[in-house]
Order: sequence, then structure tokens, then C-alpha cells
Amino acid sequence: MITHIEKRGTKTKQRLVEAALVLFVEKGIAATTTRDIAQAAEVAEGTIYRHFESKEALATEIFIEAFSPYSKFLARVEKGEGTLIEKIEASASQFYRLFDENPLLWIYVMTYQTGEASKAPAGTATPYSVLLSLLKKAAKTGEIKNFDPVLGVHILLGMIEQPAVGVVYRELKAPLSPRLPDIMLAIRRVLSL
Amino acid sequence: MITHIEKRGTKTKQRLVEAALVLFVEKGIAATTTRDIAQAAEVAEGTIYRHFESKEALATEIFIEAFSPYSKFLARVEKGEGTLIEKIEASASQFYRLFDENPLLWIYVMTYQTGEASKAPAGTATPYSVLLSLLKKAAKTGEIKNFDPVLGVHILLGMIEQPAVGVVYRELKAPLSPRLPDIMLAIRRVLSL
Amino acid sequence: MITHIEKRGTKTKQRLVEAALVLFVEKGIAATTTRDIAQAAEVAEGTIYRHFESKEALATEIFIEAFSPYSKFLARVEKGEGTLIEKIEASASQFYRLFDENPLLWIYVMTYQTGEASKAPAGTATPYSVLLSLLKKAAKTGEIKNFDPVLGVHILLGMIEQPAVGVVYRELKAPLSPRLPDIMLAIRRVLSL
Amino acid sequence: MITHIEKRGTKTKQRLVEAALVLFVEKGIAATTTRDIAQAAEVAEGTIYRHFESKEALATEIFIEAFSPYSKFLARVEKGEGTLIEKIEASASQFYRLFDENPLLWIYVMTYQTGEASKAPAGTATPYSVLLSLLKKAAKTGEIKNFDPVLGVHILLGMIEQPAVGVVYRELKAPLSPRLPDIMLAIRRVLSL
DNA sequence: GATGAATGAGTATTCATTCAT
DNA sequence: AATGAATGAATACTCATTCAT
Repeated sequence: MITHIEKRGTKTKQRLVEAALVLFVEKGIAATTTRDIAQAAEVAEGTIYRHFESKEALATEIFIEAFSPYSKFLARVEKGEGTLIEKIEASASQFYRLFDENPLLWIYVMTYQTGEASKAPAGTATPYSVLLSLLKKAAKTGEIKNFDPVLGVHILLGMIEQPAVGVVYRELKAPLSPRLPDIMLAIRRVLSL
Repeated sequence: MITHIEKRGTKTKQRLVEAALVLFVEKGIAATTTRDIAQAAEVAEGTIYRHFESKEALATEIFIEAFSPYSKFLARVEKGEGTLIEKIEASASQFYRLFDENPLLWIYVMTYQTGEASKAPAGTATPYSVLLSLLKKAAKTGEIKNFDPVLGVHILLGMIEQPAVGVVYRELKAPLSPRLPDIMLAIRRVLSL
Repeated sequence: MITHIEKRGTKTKQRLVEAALVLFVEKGIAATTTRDIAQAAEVAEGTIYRHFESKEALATEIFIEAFSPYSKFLARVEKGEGTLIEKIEASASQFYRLFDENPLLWIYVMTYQTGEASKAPAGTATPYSVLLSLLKKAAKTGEIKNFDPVLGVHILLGMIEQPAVGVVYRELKAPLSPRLPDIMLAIRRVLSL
Repeated sequence: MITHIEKRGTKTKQRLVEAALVLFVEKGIAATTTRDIAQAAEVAEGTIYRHFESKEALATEIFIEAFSPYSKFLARVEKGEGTLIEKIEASASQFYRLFDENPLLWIYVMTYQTGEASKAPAGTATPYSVLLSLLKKAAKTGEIKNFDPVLGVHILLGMIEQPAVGVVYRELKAPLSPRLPDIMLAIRRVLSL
């Protein structure tokens, strides 16, 4: 059957991505071999190269595939209507929603981003870039005061992202979304809003 | 001449550690080759093995050497006198002091710790373990209220550690210690203290 | 063409075994490098590891492959019908037959056996174990007299195996099988049979 | 004290030889590292090179030191007075005497001799060369009959040397010298003398 | 004589990638 | 699309040997 063959192909790629993701998070990209990936996905090693140009390309594709929709979401939030705190909440809420759907993927995204620095094309909206622009604007309008925006961004980023690390290391129970109100409360206090 | 007296052996080991540290942070342990290290330290590859049992042992030694004194410091803080906020400030202050002395080393310690999970012997005091015990005690005495201590720990950890990441990626200017008052203010607000 | 059909994989493994055998006998296992083997077999060094887990595994497989059928043969002789001298003759005759087919292989087996002691699983029939059991039984039935069986076994083993060494060092002309009658005559004299 | 220093040197060389001998027999020359030897002899690795030009030279010296007096003994026996059987007995007797003094050394000599072929200078009297010349002469004088001398030599060599192997593998109890009469009886029977 | 740090060539083994089937 | 044998460059690590002290 034709559809069977079609699906086989699609499925194979999906299996490769899923297998690779687990391994990349577990042992890091460099320490994961193509053999590991092929075995976990139950395909031949050569098959990886039917779907991806290289191991690196596979790693990058997983990152981009996840990050780029979120980046677009962040760009929309930045340009949209709303107060500072509403925009921060929208960003964090979406991050936790995505994280809860696939925690492994987002831990991968978080470490990939810092580990390999900015493999994301320059100009892409990142949590850092968007938060920074929001805080700077709010400082200008007097919405917040007495704060170095760059320091503020890092404090906020830490508050939002570190709980995700907690979930992966089983210190915090999934899902993360229900924690949003508590975290937002803390953020509001920090910003005195 | 004074410099003439320095032992060759000690110097070589020190050069290896310094070269490895830079490379480990830059590209990760797995992606750093013994050849890289030897070239950077300007010694023969074989020389690495006169001072360390393996590349892994070198990586572990760098971590332990840095982390274990800080861990002992944390343990002393935990058992010592003082309010919650004083203890948090003491821990963070010491961390920033050490970080400012050698930012690379402490970025390495932070990533090594999470990357390879708990290569630190079980029972060792970590920022997470100490903060958790402090918050739990404070919750019991009513010093703080309405907070899941585990979530609280991750929020605080994020607030303290993320600025260090900012320094390494050149978003925040070193040194970090002068930022302590601002960060402690934010923490006090979060804890409503 | 018929030769076209031969599987590449099988051939490669066979070429590796043959190349390794020559080198192992010539210079010993330890002194033979994987590079030597690969060059002699005209394959890449990495190819060795597609067929064998390690150099040691290759060495062991060659030994087992040759020795284990002979060991089974010895076990059958031991349990079968016949006089002492008939059984000794059967064992020696089979050894010489195999030796004449591939002298190198059997020199390898002889040295491997003693060199690495008993890599052969315990309980395997060896020339020593079988001859010893035969001599002990014959001593009990009175078939032979006045002899320490253990000393006797070593004398007989030396008589049977040392001529094979002579062939390899070109002191005796191959094949060895035609020498069997003379050697058996000597053995009969020693045993006074 | 002067003599103390002198003896220290001599002792060091002796300790090196003894340590190396054990290791060479245990694991083979190639598989024995200079580090192994230095550790076993409790000296620094560099010290080996005060006493020997190379690891190979050390291995060769051990062999020559043991073998060459025996070789001279064999040459004297060959040229001396006596019947065939007396000369064989003298050779074997001396071999067993030396073997009993230091079994390890003589196992080493036996394997070194065959392993590295003829590192002994050409023209040196070896058990093989002497036995061959004796048997050939005896065949000419009619002392023995109906025998290919080369085959005969290998049979006799096997009968004499294999028991030594038995001792090393703990199948036969040391010392070997008391076995000489039984072995000579067997040899006499083989030669019909 | 003795040391032990240092070397550099070499070792077994791994691995991302290719390619004929 | 998929396979898996083959590759060759690279890897962590070893080792006999040297040499300043």
C-alpha cells in the first residue's frame, strides 16, 4: 500500500527525532553517537542520512523546529498590546504550556541555546531580547523604576526558567503551568507592580 | 632568581588545568580533545597522563577543587547563626566573590553540576540542598508564608545564578559583587521580608 | 561469473582471520598491531571492529574455532571403544591430519593454549586431560605398569607435539602424517606395548 | 660506606633482572611494560636504562646469561668421551639441575629460544644441534638403526623438555631431577638401547 | 647511580559518514 | 527509503626512552 510506505518514511524521521532528543538531553550532543541514535530508533545507521545531512543538522533541526514558533510568538507579544506584566505573563505562560507538552524538548532547547551560543539566526526574538526590550520601554515610561534593565532581565529569566530545570531533575512535580500564578506573584513583587 | 625556583611539575599541572578549563567551558568536556588541551597548555599529550588519570579525572578534579570549599562554606552557613535573609545573603555574596575571582571556573562548576548531575558525593551541601533546608525551616517558624519551599528554592536559585550567566555572555559587566544589593532587594521582595 | 556471487562480508572476515593468523604466529599476539592486520588483509583498520569486538576477541576466535572441534574429537575418543594404544593413535593421527591441512593454525593453537593458559572453558577436553585419563585407566587395569601417569602424559605429549614444532621451523619436512608410524612405534616402546 | 654503594648498584641490577623475569614469563616480553618492571623492582623507570640499553637488551641479557653456560656445557658433552646414551643423560641431567635451581628462568629460556627464533648467535650449541649431531654419528656407527635422526631429535627433545612445562603448570611436582631415571628409561626404550 | 617529569611516536578503538545493493 | 559493510580520520590513552637534576 502506498500510504503505508509514505507513513513509514515520516514515521522513521519522527522516530529518529524522538530517539535523538532523549539521548541528546541525557548525555549531550557530542557524547551521543549516531550508533546510539540508530539503535534507539531501531533503524540502520545509514538511514539517519536519508533524513538529515549530519548529526549536527539533526541537532539543529530539533532546536529550530521547537524554538522558532516560540520565537515568533515572542515577537508577536513584544509588538502587541498590553502592560509589561501582561506581556511577561503571556510569554511565561506559553513557555510553560509548551514545556508541559514536552519537557525534554524544552530542556534541550534551553541548554542548546546557551551551549552552542546563538545558532539561532541573528535578529531572532529570544526570551532575553524580548524581555530586555520590554523592560527598557517600561523604564522609559516610568512603569518601573530604579533598575538596571539588563540585570532585571537576568533576574526574571532565572525566575521563569529555573523551575523548569527543577521539574526535569524531579525536584518539582510536572506540570509546570499551575505554578504560573505563584511565579507571577513573585515577579510582580520584584517589579513592585 | 625567584621565578627559577618554581617547580616545573606544579606549573605543568597548573597550566593543564587552566587550559582545560577554558576549553571545557568553550566547547564542553566531550568536545574537547586531549590534543586540544595539550596544545593549549604547550605540553605533549602524554604529559596529561602524568598528572591526571584520564580526561574525565581532570574534569572532575577541576570541579571538586572549586566546588568542595564552597560546599563546606555552605554547610557552615546552614548550621550557623542568623536570619533566613542573612544566610541567603552570605551564600550569594560568597558565590559572587568567588565568581568574580574566576568567572570561567564558576560557570564551569555550574554547568558541570547539572550536566553530570551529582558527581559530587551524596550528602555534600549544594546550593539547592542548603536553600531548601533554610526555606523549610523558615516556613515552619512562620518567617515566610504561603510558599511551596521547593518552588521557592528554584526561584531564588534562578535569581542568584542567572546573572552569572549574563556576565559570561557579556550582557552584564563584571564584577558581579556590586550587584548583590540589588539582587538581595529583589529577593527580599519575593520573600516579603 | 561465479566468483562474483561470493559475499563481500564473509570474505573480509576470512581475510582478516588469515592475515591475523600469520602475524600472530610470526610475532606474537601482543606484538601484532591492528594496523599490521588491516594492512595485511587490505582493509581499513576500522573494518576489524565490524567483525570482531577487539584484537583479543579475534585472537580468541581463531583459537576456539580450531581447537573446539578437535576438543570434541578428543572427548569422543576418550569415551569410545578401543585399547589405550589405539586411542593414542587416533588422537595423534587426527592432530597430524589437521596440522598438515594448516600447520600455522595449529602452531598457533599450541602456543595460544600454553601462553594464555586455559582460555578454553574449564571442562573442555584437552590433549593433556584426555591422555591423563587414558593413562590412569590403563594403569588401573594393569595395561601399563610402573609409571607415574602424570609424568607419562608429559613424555607422550612431548613426543607427539614436538615434531610439529620441527616442521614449522623447517627442520622436518611437511607433511607430518607419514611420520605417524615411526612416532607410534616409539610410543609403543615407551609404554612397553 | 663505599661497599654499600657498590652493592646497591649490583643489587639494583639483580632486582631488575628478577622482576623482569617473573613478568616476562607471566605475560610475555611484549606485554610487559618498563613501568611494570620498575614497579616490581621498586626503582624509577629511568633506572632501567642505567643498567640496560633497552627493554629488549634486558630480555636478551637474561636469556644469554642463562643459556650460554649451558650451551658451553653442551659443546663439551658433544666433544667428550662416552656413549650416546651417556651423553644424552649428561645433557638432560644438567638441564634438570639448572631447571630445579630456577624453573622460571628456564621456562623463559625455552620460550625465548623458540619465540624469537635464533637470537642466540649462529654456531652456538643448542640442545637441538647437539642432539642432532650425536644421533647422526650414532646412526653412522650403527649404534642405533632405522631412524630418521631429525625426527628422532624432536621426539627426544619433546620427552626431555615437556616435563619441565608440566612442572611450571603445576601438573608435575618440582624438583625435576628425581624424574631423570624414569625419563632416561623411556629414552633408552625408544632408542632400543 | 638514581630519579621522575616529559616526550612523541604509536596503540587499540570509535565514529560520522559514504555507497553499493 | 532503507540497509549495513566499509572507510579513514580522529580519539583517549600507553609506552619505551631521554634528560636535567
